[in-house]
Amino acid sequence: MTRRSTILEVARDAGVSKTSVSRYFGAERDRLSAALQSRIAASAKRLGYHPNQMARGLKGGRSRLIGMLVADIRNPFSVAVMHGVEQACRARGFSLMVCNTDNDPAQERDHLALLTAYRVEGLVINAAGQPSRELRSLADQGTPLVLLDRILSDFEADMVGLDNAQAIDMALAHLEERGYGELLFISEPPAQASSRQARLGRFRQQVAARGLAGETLCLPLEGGERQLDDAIAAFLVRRPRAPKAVLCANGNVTLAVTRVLQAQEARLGDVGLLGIDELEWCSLVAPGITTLAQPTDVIGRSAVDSLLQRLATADRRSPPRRIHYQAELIPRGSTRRRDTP
Amino acid sequence: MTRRSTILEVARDAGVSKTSVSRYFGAERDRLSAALQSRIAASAKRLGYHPNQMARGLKGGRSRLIGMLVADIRNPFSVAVMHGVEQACRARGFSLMVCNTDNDPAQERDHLALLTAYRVEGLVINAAGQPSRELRSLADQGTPLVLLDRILSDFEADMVGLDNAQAIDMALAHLEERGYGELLFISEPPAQASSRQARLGRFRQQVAARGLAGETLCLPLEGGERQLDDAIAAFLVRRPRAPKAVLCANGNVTLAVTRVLQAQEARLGDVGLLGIDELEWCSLVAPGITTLAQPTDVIGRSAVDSLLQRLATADRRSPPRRIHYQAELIPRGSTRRRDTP
DNA sequence: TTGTACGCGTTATCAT
DNA sequence: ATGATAACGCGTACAA
Repeated sequence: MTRRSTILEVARDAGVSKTSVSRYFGAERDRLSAALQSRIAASAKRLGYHPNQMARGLKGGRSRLIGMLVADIRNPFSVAVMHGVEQACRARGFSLMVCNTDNDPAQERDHLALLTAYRVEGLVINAAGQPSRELRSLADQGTPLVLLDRILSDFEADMVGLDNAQAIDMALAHLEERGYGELLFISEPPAQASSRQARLGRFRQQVAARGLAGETLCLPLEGGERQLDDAIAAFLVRRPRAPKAVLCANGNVTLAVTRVLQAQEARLGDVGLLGIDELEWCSLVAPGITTLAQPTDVIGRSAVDSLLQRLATADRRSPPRRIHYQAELIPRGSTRRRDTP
Repeated sequence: MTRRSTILEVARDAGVSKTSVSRYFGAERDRLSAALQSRIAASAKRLGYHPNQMARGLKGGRSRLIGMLVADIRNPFSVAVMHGVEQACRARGFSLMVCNTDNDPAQERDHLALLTAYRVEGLVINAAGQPSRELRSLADQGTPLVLLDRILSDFEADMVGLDNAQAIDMALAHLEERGYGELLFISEPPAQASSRQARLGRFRQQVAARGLAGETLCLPLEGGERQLDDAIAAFLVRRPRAPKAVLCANGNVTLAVTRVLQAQEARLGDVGLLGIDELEWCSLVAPGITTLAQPTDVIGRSAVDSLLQRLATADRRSPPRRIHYQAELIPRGSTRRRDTP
């Protein structure tokens, strides 16, 4: 059990000064003579030396840490974005501290305090509705922030996410083209997240604009199963004016709705189903569920880019940028009607 | 943009010494008079002071950081375990640094170096086959390690995972009871992970012991699609001696196999399907896919417990503990035959 | 090209 | 009960 060695020990072992060792592991390796370099390399290797990032951070004020706040780590969308975030961080020489809040404001505050304590240099945030005091404080201290998939009321920050209007338009165009005319849009409660509001609002507006019959249903997925079941049953039973379709505001909704439709033995396609968020199993549920895929990896990388750009240019306070990416439609059987061949 | 304040500023503002402020935020708050406490609290709050964890770590050698290495962050099983790990960390006052290696040994080494640099106090590892030099070095320096779901050859460390033998036995018993007698076990290449070897070996042994017809197929999921397709087709076409069933060694395999079975228009149940790892969509693919669920949350928490126990008792070097949890069978339609009512 | 000396923010030790 | 001071490991002026 070798104790962890310090820069001083390496210096002694190599017969050089701390400074030289520091330079060797820092950005000034070139300034060292070849002789010194190899001696230091040898000693460091033999002693298993690794610079202490804590000490580095202390000294330079640079933790090389990016923090990420995730509302629900078990949501595949979040994980996919996180994958992109992590890649981008690594590529740019940063490490990532991921915190899952389980949609709990208290956990969110705790985690923010922690990330503050570790002096993260930037923050990628996908979390609950209202900006906490901790968050404001972080922003106030000049820590670059990026909001994922949602904006916060009364809080200025960069954000990157989906072009919700385009996504809804694309969904409606597809459903219309496939002959569905009576639509039900189902979402989790929109109060929490701006993107939910955006999708909901656009749906209402465009359904009217296109002269379709459309209604909306907002309810919590946990605890609202019964209500969801009843609502869908009522929707399906009603005397049809046109073929019916359900539009799901995100992947969780798609999952819950698919469960209900199967329980009610509805035939996908005869009743249309289109979900926002592509999930690995959507192609498996016969005859395949049509989805709108988000470019998750790009979103994640873009978030980090945004962050690091603010960091590099020391540009806080310029007006927030909002980046919206286009969804991609993946047509499958759940939006192909069989009753009218 | 308020600059981040330090302990010294708080001390000055409150008219006390650094030491007292340090005590207030540390474990010795009681030793301070009520008067001092309230003055410090007020100043700290007004200045938005948070102790710098970097400095703390540097001074005390305690980073309060746990590292986690994940082979594939997009694997739901990994995420589920990670959820448990994170909960346990938080509950015990630690933060978690998660690193995804995408099954790439190079990334694994990089990440280990990073985690070393941040002086993580413990490491939860779910990663590729051979222990890298970095890993050995970490272990050698006394950092507690826990292996998740796999042991490493020629490398002693605690581990927590599934009781693979029990899982396979349970699967075979279920399939046998349901009348399947000709089995195909499909796994990703076992060289990478010990748990794959354990499942594979147990399958071979028990199939023989029970007098069943069993064969095995090992292949990489990416790039091996064609081969998988052919192998399953051959298995299905063969003249049956008994009802056939496929046993999938993990969730990824289940996904791939389900795709193939659907493409070949096999009726689930008529050809049995049982997968290790419960996934949210397994109940959705008609008539439901029978699975063996791992207690992911418990596994994650248990891993952290194991770590922290080593830490607390400063007990490195006592023989490695191995903790195995039982799988739970979730029977669904994919293992219910319809041809013999 | 290489080394000396100081400070980053904190906690631990020793006084008072 | 409180404070002064010395480390912790490192980077960086500055000096040589």
